[in-house]
Amino acid sequence: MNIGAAARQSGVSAKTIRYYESVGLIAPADRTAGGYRVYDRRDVETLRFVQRARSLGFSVEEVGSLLALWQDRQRSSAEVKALARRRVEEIDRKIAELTEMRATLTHLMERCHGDERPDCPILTGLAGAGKAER
Amino acid sequence: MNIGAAARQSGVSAKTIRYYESVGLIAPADRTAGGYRVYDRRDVETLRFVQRARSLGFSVEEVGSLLALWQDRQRSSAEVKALARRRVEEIDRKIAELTEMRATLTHLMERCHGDERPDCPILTGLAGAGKAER
DNA sequence: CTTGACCTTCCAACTACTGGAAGGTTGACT
DNA sequence: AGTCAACCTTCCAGTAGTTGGAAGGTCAAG
Repeated sequence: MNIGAAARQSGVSAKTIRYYESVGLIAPADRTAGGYRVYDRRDVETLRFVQRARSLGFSVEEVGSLLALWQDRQRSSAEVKALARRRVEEIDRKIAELTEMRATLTHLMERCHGDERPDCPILTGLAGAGKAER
Repeated sequence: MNIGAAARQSGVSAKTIRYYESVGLIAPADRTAGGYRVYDRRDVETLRFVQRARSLGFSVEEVGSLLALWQDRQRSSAEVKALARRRVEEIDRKIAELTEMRATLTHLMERCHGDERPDCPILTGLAGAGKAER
């Protein structure tokens, strides 16, 4: 199958498949006489694996490790679990950061009338860091 | 004061101040005879405002709007509040996304021994999307 | 043999910086 | 005056992960 079909079946765009190939995440595809890339069911499976790992927030480099681990029948599950654990920790950090941002923002918003008056504690809060002068 | 001092006082690196100037977020600084950029207390205040807005996750473009609103004594607080509200919604979306990622990942991890055995549900889960075969 | 869908490569843009090279300015100390 | 470090300048390139678009080649149907 051509790249377009592989894209449709894997959920990875053709552009992105070429990109993954160019950065070495996936092996270069075979080519037809005319130069078209050719994919089979296994390739689509790999692409799907990549797509899912990416959607879970693993970086392209981490997906590379995961892929190597996936294709290595000898690997220990400990390595994979460690990678996943690191990812979860990172997610927790991001969630904490976003939660704090959210709290600050809603705190500022609560004090803002949100009407025609120019007075706005959000702006003074941003200017003076919390001690919304008034 | 020079750019280095402004950087220290505002918490925005000299590199980043130049970048902000280059993309038009802040006005071009005055220069000394020797070509050095010169900043005063007001500039540092502006930089701090930018820094805080950025740390709350506003994009540089949004900070531009916020800055314009901040400097406009006529603006209505409604505009500012709308901007903040959009930001909170975005944060909520991101938190939801991360929370889902986290759940999927921990679900997969729970089933993984994490030892020397090659058997790893995390990988089969990534390969087959959830229905971790076995 | 033409048409249109699909494919190819390559270059550029996006976000928000950051690093580094090559070179100019300043101010203090000798 | 000379010199040195610390500072500043501009410009180019790279980061992550695509995406968009241009220019052109391939393929299958009609």
